[in-house]
Amino acid sequence: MAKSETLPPRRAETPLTAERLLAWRRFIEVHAAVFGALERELNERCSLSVTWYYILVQLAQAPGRSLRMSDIASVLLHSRSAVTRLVDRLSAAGLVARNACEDDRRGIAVTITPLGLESMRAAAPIHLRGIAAHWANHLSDSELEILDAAFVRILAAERPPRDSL
Amino acid sequence: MAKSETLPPRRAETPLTAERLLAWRRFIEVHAAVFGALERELNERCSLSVTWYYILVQLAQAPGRSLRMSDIASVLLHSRSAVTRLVDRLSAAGLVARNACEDDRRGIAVTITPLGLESMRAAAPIHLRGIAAHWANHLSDSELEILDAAFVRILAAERPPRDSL
DNA sequence: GGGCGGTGGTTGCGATCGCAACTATCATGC
DNA sequence: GCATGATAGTTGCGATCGCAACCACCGCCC
Repeated sequence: MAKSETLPPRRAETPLTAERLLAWRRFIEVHAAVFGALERELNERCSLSVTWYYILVQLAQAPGRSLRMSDIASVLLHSRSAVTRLVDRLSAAGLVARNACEDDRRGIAVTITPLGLESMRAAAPIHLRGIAAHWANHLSDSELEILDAAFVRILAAERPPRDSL
Repeated sequence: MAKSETLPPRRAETPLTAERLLAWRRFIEVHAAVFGALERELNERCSLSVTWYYILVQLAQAPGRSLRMSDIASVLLHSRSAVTRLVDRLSAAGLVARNACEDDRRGIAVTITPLGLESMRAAAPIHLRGIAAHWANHLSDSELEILDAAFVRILAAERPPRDSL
């Protein structure tokens, strides 16, 4: 931070070059563009947001087709309060149901309903195709490998504990 | 673009493998983790959101330190209504000011104030260092080159017209 | 030179988020 | 058993977004 007074500012621990900054900027733009496109597709064709879809997928894959609120929060990378409202809306739409937790009376077991399963299955091909069309199809196998390896490294540095799925 | 009508949809252009899907998932996670970290840093140390900071940067670089509302919207990748509220809050905080546009009475020229400039300058090193620490420093030059090239390609496909900065 | 489609900005509305405070329950230790 | 600290969820609050409807103004055309 405070540069030692005699040394030229040349080599601060941050040699963030213009190219590197620009690459970050582009990363943001790609995220916005691709995620936005996926969101719009799913909205228009399935009346589902990506977040809703993703919760449904997680529930469908979970043992007993059911997860605790906190589990959802950690998988979704959202706060617990966000999950509370999200599940409020999802259950109002009939896609999930809240059930008491047998072994922990504090807990809520969120279960996907048949309607939820149906919606998820209808949305899946659209969403997967969207990911391919807007993203994966633009990347070669080797690019994807490099990219994914880099992402794993960044995630490991950023989030020491978590690494699931 | 319009597919020739006689071809069967049989082998939709999408062999989205599990690895590719996982890479997309990781892309999302990296974005959330890194962007979240940058957001928290800037919030805590400068009382500025990344969006606010980014608007200030754009204004400071603009000729006359001023931009039209729509210009901000297109640079920010946000809707016009979002920009309206954003500028409401920014000007309530004294960081920008709305001025009439000389040559177009519909327009609003948003100008950065001295306080805005000061805030931006205080935030810049923190934000840039954050980008380096949480992101760029994890990537080698060659990785960044590959990654950026791929991003450019995706953006070009996704947004035919826009490509500035 | 008046009409008309297009652009610039705002506003109402509903969806979404995180933080902090709160309630209920669990788990542990004495 | 009961106090005490941790954990699970919810709720109040303020910030944020996009869409659609709206108003004002511009540019153009006849």
